[in-house]
Amino acid sequence: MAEKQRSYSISELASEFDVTTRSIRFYEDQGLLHPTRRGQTRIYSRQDRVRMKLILRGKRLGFSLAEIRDLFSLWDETPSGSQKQLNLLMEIIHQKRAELDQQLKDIAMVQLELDNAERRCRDALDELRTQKQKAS
Amino acid sequence: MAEKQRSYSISELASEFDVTTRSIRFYEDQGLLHPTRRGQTRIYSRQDRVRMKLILRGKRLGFSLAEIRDLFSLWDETPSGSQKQLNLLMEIIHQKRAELDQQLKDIAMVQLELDNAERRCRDALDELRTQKQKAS
DNA sequence: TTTCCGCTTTACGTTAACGTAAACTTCCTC
DNA sequence: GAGGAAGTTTACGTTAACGTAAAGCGGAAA
Repeated sequence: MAEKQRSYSISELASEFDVTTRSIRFYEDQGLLHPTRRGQTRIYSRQDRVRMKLILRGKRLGFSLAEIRDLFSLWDETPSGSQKQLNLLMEIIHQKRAELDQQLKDIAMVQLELDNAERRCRDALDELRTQKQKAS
Repeated sequence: MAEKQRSYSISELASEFDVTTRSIRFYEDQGLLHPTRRGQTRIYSRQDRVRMKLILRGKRLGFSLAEIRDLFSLWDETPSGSQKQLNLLMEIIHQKRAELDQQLKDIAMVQLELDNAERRCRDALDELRTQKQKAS
């Protein structure tokens, strides 16, 4: 059962996710990615690719790279710390969950406002059409 | 029927929303707020207060101040433009709605990951407790 | 061999969203 | 009328997240 260890070059990842290579190297600099090397050249694994997805997802939610890095250590740190550490982790998890809940509420509100704006916009368009009708 | 036109000072708003006065003046600079003046001093209306809420909500969703300003003009521009303008507005509205939908998906994914992390964390805590039990 | 392509490092530049400090008015109050 | 509290303008500083340019390395193709 040979593992199909597909790997990626930096420009492959860049074009797939539509970011620059500069960004990808920057993420590594910030401790978000840890590609291996063949000589000087960076080699990205499937795991790194998954990381990229997660990074971009975090960014779309307005998280900073530092926060995303913290979430990563939450994620892959096999929880083997002291009880104090573990409780701290639980704390952070609940904190993040609260942020997401707030965002859900915010999104709902903005959606309502968009509904409203769209309705008024549609009304204005209808108004224009009926005026055109009268003119003909 | 005297309108109860409550007004606010800059520091009142600042403490209520837990931002600095510098930020509030900056938002004005960027065209997000338009307080009236008594002499030099800024006077904020209830409408301005509502604006503040919307600004912070937008920020929590990761919008830039420029985007928020655009949403504002979407919002209070009585849709009285040309048909071309109105169609453009509809376009922008749908664009923003798509962004929000994407965020909803992203939030759902991150929530799953948090669930996962919390479970592993809880398991590790249980593990610690049972070990303590054995030791006693 | 040269030349080009993709990758690398190094390093300075840029934008957004404020922070922070200085110097000044206004109004109250002691 | 001296001081303090709260407001103002002006302006330079700061951080995050890259952009951009310069200079160099290694392989392959002409």
